[in-house]
Amino acid sequence: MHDLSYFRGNLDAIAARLATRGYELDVEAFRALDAERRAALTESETLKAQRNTESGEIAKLKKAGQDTADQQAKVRAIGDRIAALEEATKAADARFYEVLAGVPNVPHESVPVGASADDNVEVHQHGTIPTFDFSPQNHWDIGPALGILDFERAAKITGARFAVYMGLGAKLERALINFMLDTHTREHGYTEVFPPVVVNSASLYGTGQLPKFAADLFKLEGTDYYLAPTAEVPVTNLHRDETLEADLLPISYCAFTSCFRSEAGAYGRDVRGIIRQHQFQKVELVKFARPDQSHEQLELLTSHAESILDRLKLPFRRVLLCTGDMGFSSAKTYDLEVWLPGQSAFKEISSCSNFESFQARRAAIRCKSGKKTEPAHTLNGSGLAVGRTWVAIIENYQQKDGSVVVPEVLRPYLQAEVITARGTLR
RNA sequence: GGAGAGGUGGCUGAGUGGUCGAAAGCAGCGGUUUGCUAAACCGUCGUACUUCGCAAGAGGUACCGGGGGUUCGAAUCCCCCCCUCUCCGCCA
Repeated sequence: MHDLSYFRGNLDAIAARLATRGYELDVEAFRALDAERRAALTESETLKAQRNTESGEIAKLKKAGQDTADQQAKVRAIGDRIAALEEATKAADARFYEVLAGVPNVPHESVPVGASADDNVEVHQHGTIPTFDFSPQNHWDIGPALGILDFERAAKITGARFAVYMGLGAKLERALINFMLDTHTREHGYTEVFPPVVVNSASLYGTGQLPKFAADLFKLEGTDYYLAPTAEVPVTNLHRDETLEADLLPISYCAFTSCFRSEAGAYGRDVRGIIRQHQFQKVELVKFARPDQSHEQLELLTSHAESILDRLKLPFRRVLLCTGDMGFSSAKTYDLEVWLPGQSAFKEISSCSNFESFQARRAAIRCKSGKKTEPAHTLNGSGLAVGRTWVAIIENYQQKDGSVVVPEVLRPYLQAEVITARGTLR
C-alpha cells in the first residue's frame, strides 16, 4: 500500500516508474476516483459535523427544561440525508482503495529497467560448476533409485505435487533445516521463531498476499484461516499494529516452517521432481529496519542466505531482478540461483526482498524515534528453500555409482558421509 | 464441548445515554530548578482520513475487540461474531 498523500503528490513520476514494471496506472482515472471519493467524504462529513453540533444544542436545551421536539425532527432529517449519502460515500471509498491496494510497489532507483527475467542482471557467481565423467542424473531419478524419495506413495496419500522423503532423504531434509537455523542464529544474529502455519486473512492482507493473490492460497473451509504460503506471513505479522523503538532496529528473525501453495497457474511447470510442490519446507529470514538502514540490511540478509550455499559448497549466482520481474510488494529483490547439473541450469533457491514501507503501511508496523513515528521497513528472504537445497545436494554431489556424497558441514547432522541405496533405511 | 468473567489510549485503569477522544497514575517527549548515578515542579503527549494554508499550524470526521441496530445523540442500551481469562470435560 502506498502512502496516499505522497502517491497523490507524485502521481506522474510514480506512474512512469510503475510502467517500467509493466503496470499501467491510469492517472486520469485515478485522479477522478480520488476527487469523487473526497467530494463524497467532504459532503457527508460536513453533515455529520452539523448533526453533532445540533445534537449538542438539544442536550443543552433539555438540561434547561425546554421542549426539543422541533430540533429533534430537524436533526433526524439531517440523519436521513447522511444515511442516503453514506452508501455512495462507502462505495466511492471502496472503489478507490481497491484500486490503490492493487498498485504494486515502486522499484528502488538501483533496480534495472527490464521487461522479463531475461533482463535481470547477474551480480556475481560463486563456486565452480562441477564436471562429471558420466551423464549427471536428475534428482527425480536419483532420489527414487536410492529409496529416499517417493512420488507414487505421496500421490496415494495426497495427490500430485507432493512427495515423501524416506530414510536418509528425510534425515537430509532435517539436517538442512537444523544447519540453516543454527548458522543464522549462532553466526548471523537472528532470533529463532516457530510460528503457526495457519494464518488469518488480516495477516495475509498485511503482507500483501490478499486481496490480489487469493487463488495461490489454500483456504481452510468454513473459516477465515489459510495455510501460510511462506513464513514471511506469520513472522512479519508478529509486529502488525505495533510501534517499534527505532533504537532496537534492525530486528532479525529466522523461522523454519512448511509452506503451502496451490500453484494455480503453474500447470505444466516443473512437473517432475520436488522443485515445485504444494507443500515445501523453508527457512525464512525476516528483518524489520529503519528506513535509513533497510537497503544495507538487504545486502546483509542476502549475504546470509548466500553463506549457506557457500558452506554447502554449492555453485550459485546472485541476480538483481529487473523492474519487470519483481514481486508485487517488493522495492528491490535479489534472487539466488543454485546450479542444478540435472538440468544444466541455475534455479532459484532464494528470493531476498526489501519491501521498504509497502508492507509496513498495510500492516501498521511503525518505528518511533523521539517524536517521529513513521512506517518501518520490512525485508525477507529464503535462507534457504530446503527442498531445493536438497535437490541441489543430490544433483551436485552425485557419484557415478548412483550414491551421493554428504557435504562436510552436514555430516555431524546426518551422521553419514555418503547416501547409498543400502544405507537409506537407517 | 459446558459454565462464568472480561475486552477502553504505549502500560495500569476510571467511565453504564449528552459538556467523553475519553479521568487518574506510570512510561515517553520538552523545559525549569536543585545537583549527582537521580528527585521535584511546569508543560506536552493516540491513529487514520480530510478541509484551509507556501509553511508553521488551525479546523472537521471516524475510531473505546469487529460488524449491525435503537436514538436528536452511543465507550455507555440491544443483536451477531471474534478474542482473552477462570472452572469443568476431553486430549497430543
